[in-house]
Amino acid sequence: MPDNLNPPRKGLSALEHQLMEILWRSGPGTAEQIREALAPRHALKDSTIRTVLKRLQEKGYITHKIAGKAFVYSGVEKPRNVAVRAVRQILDKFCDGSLEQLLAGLVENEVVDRAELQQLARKLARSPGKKQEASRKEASKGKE
Amino acid sequence: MPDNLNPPRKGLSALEHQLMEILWRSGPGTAEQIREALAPRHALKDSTIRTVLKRLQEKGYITHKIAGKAFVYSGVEKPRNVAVRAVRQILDKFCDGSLEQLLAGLVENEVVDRAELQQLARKLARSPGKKQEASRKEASKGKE
DNA sequence: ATCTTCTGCTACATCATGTAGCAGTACGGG
DNA sequence: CCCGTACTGCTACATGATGTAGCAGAAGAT
Repeated sequence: MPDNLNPPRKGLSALEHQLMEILWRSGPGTAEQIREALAPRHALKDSTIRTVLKRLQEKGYITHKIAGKAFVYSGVEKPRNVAVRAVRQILDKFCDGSLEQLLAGLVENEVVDRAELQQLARKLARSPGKKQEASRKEASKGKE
Repeated sequence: MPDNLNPPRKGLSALEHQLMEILWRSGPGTAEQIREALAPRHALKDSTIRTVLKRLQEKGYITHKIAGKAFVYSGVEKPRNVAVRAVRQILDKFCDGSLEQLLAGLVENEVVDRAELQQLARKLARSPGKKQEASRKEASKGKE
C-alpha cells in the first residue's frame, strides 16, 4: 500500500512540523530543497530529511510525485485544516465536544476579546461561501 | 522540588488523559479511588496508577494534599483551560497565530455553521464577565 | 510486635523521534 | 561501454516518553 490515505493521522513531532512549515511556506519541493531551506536554522544530513519526509508521508501529511528522477513532496492539506482536526480533538477531549465551552475559555483566558470574537463571527458569517457563492451583499455597518 | 508550578506543561498521553478525565468528572480523589473508577474500562495495578499520577503532577496538571495518610489528588486547572492552551499552540503552529483563520477553517470544514458561530459569539458577548460579577449559578469547586 | 496502608523508588519493554550510513540503480558524459 | 552522479530504499541506533508493575520502608491500627 502506498500512502496512508485516511485522514485520522497521528500528530506531528517538532522536526516533522518544521518540515511541514517549509512545505507550506515554500510550496512543493524535493528533499534537497527542503534540507537547504532548513539548514540555516538546523543543519541535517539529507538522509535525515528523507527519513522524516518518509514518516510524514506514512502519517499522511504529505505525498510525492516523481519529477524526472527525484521525488517532489507536497502537503496534502492546508495547515488550517490540520489545525481544525487538532481542534476537534481538543474539543472532544476537554470540552465535551462543545465549541461554546472552548470559545468561552478563549474569552476567559483573554486569548480573544468578546467584542473581537463577535466581530470575527460576523465577518465570517457574511464572508464568501468560498464555493460557487455569488451573493455578496456588502453590509453598510461596521467595516474594518 | 515539589510540583512543577509553571504553566508550560507537556502534553497528556492517552492514559494520563483518562486519569484527568476521572479527576475532572468525579472531583478530587485518592489513587485507589481513581483506580476503581478506571478499572471497569481498564484494570491496572495501583502502583501503575500512582506512577501515572506522579507523572501528571510533575507535568503540572495535578497537585495533592494529604488527608490523613493518603494523598488526595485534584486537577490544577479546569479542562477548558487546558484546551485553551492547546488551542494557542495550534494557532501558532498552523494559523500564523490568527484566530480568524482557525474559525474560518472550522466553518469551512463544517465543524460549526456560520450562523451558529455568530450565535455563540453573540451569546458570549453579553454573557457575565465572570469576574467580580455577583450573578447567579456557577460557584462549585475548582480553583484556578 | 504485627498487620495493614500508603508512599517512595526502581525496573523494563515498547514506541516515537532525531539522526545518519550504506547499498543499489538509472542516466548523462566520456 | 564504464563511471561518476543523483537519488531512492533499507537499516541502525541512542534517547526519551509511556504503560505497567514490584518491592522496601514508615506509620497508624490492633
